[in-house]
Amino acid sequence: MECGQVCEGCAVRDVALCGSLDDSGLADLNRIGRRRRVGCGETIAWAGEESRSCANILSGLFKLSASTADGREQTVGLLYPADFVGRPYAPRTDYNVTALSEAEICVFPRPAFEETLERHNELERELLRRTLTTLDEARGRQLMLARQSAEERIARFLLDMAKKMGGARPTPGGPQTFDLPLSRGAIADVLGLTIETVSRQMTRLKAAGIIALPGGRAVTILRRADLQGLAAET
Amino acid sequence: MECGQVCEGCAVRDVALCGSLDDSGLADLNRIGRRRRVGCGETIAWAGEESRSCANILSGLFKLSASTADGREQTVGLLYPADFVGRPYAPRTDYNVTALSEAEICVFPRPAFEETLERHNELERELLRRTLTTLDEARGRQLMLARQSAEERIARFLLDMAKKMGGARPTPGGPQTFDLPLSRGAIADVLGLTIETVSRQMTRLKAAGIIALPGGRAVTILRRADLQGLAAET
DNA sequence: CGCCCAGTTGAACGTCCTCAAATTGCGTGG
DNA sequence: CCACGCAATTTGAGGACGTTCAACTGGGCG
Repeated sequence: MECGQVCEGCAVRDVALCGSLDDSGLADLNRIGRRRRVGCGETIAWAGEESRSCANILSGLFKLSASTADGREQTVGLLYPADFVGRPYAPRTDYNVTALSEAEICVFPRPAFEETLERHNELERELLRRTLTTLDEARGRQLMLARQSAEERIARFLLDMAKKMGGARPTPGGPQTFDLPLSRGAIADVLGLTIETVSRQMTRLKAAGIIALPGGRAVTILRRADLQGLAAET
Repeated sequence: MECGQVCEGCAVRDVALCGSLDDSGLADLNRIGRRRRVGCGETIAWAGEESRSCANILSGLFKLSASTADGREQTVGLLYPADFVGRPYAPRTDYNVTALSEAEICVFPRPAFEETLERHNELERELLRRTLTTLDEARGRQLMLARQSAEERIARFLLDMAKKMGGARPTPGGPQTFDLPLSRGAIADVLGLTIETVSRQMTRLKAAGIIALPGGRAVTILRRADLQGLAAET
């Protein structure tokens, strides 16, 4: 038993940040980490509060959101299993972290995590790599939010989700069906639109025969090429 | 002479990334870095191209921009003296880097810079810290681009610029005058608006007696409190 | 002196938002 | 099993904000 009870049977052991560590490093992390279940809708960190802990996501989906003083809200990032959450090296967080589904996370107290970061160079390097990638994503979303139409945003979002979710695909290249892990409201928050606009655009895509909406949160991509045409980006 | 000809008399020696290094580390960086003048409007990195080098900005202002296939453009970050530019650990850049003024930079070949990063842990840690801060900024801009009105964006932008630029301030707390280092077009690119909207909003602020526009790119903030009221954010 | 470019101003339009109502989906309890 | 109630979603009508297109202004420089 090389890595103790927390890492034991961890679903994201190799793909998460920890994947960069050798056994001794893993033992270090294992010492300070502990698993926690998070209920759907539960917020695990609040903007403006002290940055008390960091975590790896084991399962479930989270949103990272910011809001204006008068309550307008924007999701500035989605977090999937194996993603890292938290803000090392800063006393406070600027964003809320909220579960969009039932979830499980592996939590580390921030000071202890920072010490581990300092002790294990490979962990720090991996965090740097991930942060740079996340920064690229955040910048890509700036382009979307500033310059793309509602139709383009929805098309891109559906394609992104299709990739993330996998889902049923009877014949390769054929129609793909999957469940959106977000409500219409959550989608609107991500895309910088309103619920109504999201709904209308989905309806339009359905009317155009590009997608089908079999019910619930399910989506079927019928004509992927057309959807990609609408999403046309960089 | 502890750090050779490049770092010699470097204006940002202590505030840039390099500030984290001791003399031996600095000697390492000095070996691979070289200074370069950049003309106003010159683009030093192109989206989609190979990520060949990284750099520290010694003087001048740069924009980091992304664009859609059909030419809509968005500035996703502004880079000031002492800021780091480049994308270590990735084969290509996703963004253009363009000088908005005459500038000078200290360039490192990317592979050599990455090696230095690996050899000097403190450099890597400082880059991580900076990247995390930049990520926070990028997320803040997402909120702005998605949810703030043109008026709010302009107000916030003017306040941010006033802080960055310093500028003349006859009496403490009194009116502050400074030159915007960006054209109206560049401002529009940053704020996700059009030139016309930027111009109209500036005119409105002037008409309201909140700012004055003494000519050229100069701006005077007459009633800071009111401007802050309009900018109301997180 | 006149050109040229940045900036300003004006008018019309379109996209997306707001507010409101109708509809659907789903869990609960009768 | 069906009725009910709540929440999520869809649909509709109207309006606001920012864009688009176009004309005009002013300052710098040949």
